[in-house]
Amino acid sequence: MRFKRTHRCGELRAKDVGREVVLAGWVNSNRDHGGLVFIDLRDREGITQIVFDPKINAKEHAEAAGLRKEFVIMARGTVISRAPEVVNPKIPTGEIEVQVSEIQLMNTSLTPPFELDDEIEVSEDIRLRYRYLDLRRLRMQNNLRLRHRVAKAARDFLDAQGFLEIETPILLKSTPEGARDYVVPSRIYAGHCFALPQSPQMLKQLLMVAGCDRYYQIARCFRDEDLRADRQPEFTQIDLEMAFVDQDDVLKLTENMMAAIVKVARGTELSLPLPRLTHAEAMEKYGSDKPDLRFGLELVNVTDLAGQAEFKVFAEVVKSGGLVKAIRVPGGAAFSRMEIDNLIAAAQKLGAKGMAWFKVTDAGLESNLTKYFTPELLAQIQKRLNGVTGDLLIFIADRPSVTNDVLGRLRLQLGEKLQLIPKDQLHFSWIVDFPMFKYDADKKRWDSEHHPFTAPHPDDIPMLDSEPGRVRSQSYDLVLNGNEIASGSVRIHQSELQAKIFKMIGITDEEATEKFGFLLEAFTYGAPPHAGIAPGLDRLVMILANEVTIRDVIAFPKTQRAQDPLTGAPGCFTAEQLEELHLQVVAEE
RNA sequence: GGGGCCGUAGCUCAGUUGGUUAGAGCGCCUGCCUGUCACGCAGGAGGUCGCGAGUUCGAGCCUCGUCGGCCCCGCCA
Repeated sequence: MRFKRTHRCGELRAKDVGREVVLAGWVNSNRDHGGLVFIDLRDREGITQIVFDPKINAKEHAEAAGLRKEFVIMARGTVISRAPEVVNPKIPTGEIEVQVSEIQLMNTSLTPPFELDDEIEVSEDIRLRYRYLDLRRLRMQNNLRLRHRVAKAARDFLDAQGFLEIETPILLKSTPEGARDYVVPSRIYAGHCFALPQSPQMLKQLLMVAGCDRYYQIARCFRDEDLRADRQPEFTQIDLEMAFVDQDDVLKLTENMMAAIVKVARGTELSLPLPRLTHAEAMEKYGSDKPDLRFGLELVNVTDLAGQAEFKVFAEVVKSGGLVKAIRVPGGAAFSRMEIDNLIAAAQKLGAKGMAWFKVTDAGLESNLTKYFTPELLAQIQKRLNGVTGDLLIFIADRPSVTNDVLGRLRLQLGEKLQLIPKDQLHFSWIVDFPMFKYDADKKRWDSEHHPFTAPHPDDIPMLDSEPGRVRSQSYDLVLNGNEIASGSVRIHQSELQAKIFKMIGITDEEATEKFGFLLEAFTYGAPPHAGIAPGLDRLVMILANEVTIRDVIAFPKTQRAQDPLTGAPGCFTAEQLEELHLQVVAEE
């Protein structure tokens, strides 16, 4: 290289006028006026206009005319101020430009398959196939930078709190339960495989037994399950674990870390402590264990009133132990018949049999169902829901789980439809006191709601045998704008209790010994009480970046079918590779 | 495994009831242009309408299948 870069393209200002500088970057655009040639030179830090004047340097001017988009050049020149009428207020460097005396073409470029400097949305498969071009775009550069700053804020915070960053293996042993594993066959041991970690859960618990006291890791996790906008086969957690703490300590620490992250990402202060809801409260008011609290539209239980109506649907649901809940939709009385029908169709698609509704008018509640209700009952329902003229009241009656789920999802759809969601707001909240177990109807046994190392709530231990469904666990989720962005728990640190929990969820002694005997054994050598949490970095950054998919905050993500269009992964193995790994491919039907 | 939306020029899209030669904007190429910054002006090139069958005198448009992308359900301790 003939030149040494002296400045970045976002750096020069009016105070630099007169300096001799060298810039390097990509040609963002070339405006050839026949006489003057203007090139916007772009690098990671911004754009600087460089200008070629034939009167000053005819040779460089002629060469500049041939520079195409995405050519890579270095340019030496002098910073000059622009006349007031040609200042570009849209860019930070707009008061100056660089009068070029010499350029060097470092590389040419084909015309990119899509425009990089445009706001046009480009289809995602093309972006992913040329991800190295996609990432040149300002939006993606900003996302990568934000991700870096969030990760650094987490590291700085945890370091200051006495945490050690410790790496754990990627090649692990498969454990039962949980998600499907990504698997790496062993060459040395025929028929044996490593599993990639779904999370470093057991390893961080071993680190607690090892006396590390406070551990964290920006940990890659792998789960071979179907993808979503917020789910990739490999994703990243800010995984942490602490010894000699209780749930409250973990919550407080995590809140402070989130405050540090928000400060760095948004420059705003997060008001602490964050609100806490019990799982039961969240289900009752929002029908979800990850409620979006940026808007109201709370669910209201009207089972007792519904049970008094002549309306068969309600009566039968109530009689069979079901749940009738309602949402007051402000202004919803203005919905057209078709809009209401669409709501009903949405409810049915979500699993409800139907949806009842009333419009609130000056004369009281109106709908085709009022004949089944006494005027007093209608008045009580309106009062319970605080219905005022112009509202629409919608009702779902079903098994409790269906009622909550459907109405919770309708709530989100209505929040969106009525534009009740302040998009730039960050609303964090804790969900605590999750149930310890969920009943698996297929396997006819209890299963862990969180994971099998989660400690039960001390008050509920006596109910473990008698009423497992009522046992709460010491687990907690952090929810941000309706997304689960962290999940954790106080762990069991006594092997007797751990063994009991395993037994309850159908893991036999043999299995327990075979699959994680090492952990149980470790607990017999002085395991300290410990607890932890693992915020999902991708989701957190996604929300902070106002993106709707984590793919936009991951440099090289996979498509929904878990492929990488850029590298072509996953690929076939050669016969030699397969043989070495003791593998045979069974042809698909 | 299931439901939905989409696939037309390099990109983003339009394309009427099935009817002659499939269009626009941007990009690209050529020429002109000394203050542009979404430069401008003139001209030009560029199409396996995802793919394969079928219906039809005739298919970008209808039917079936298939491939791919996205969203969702299941799944994700």
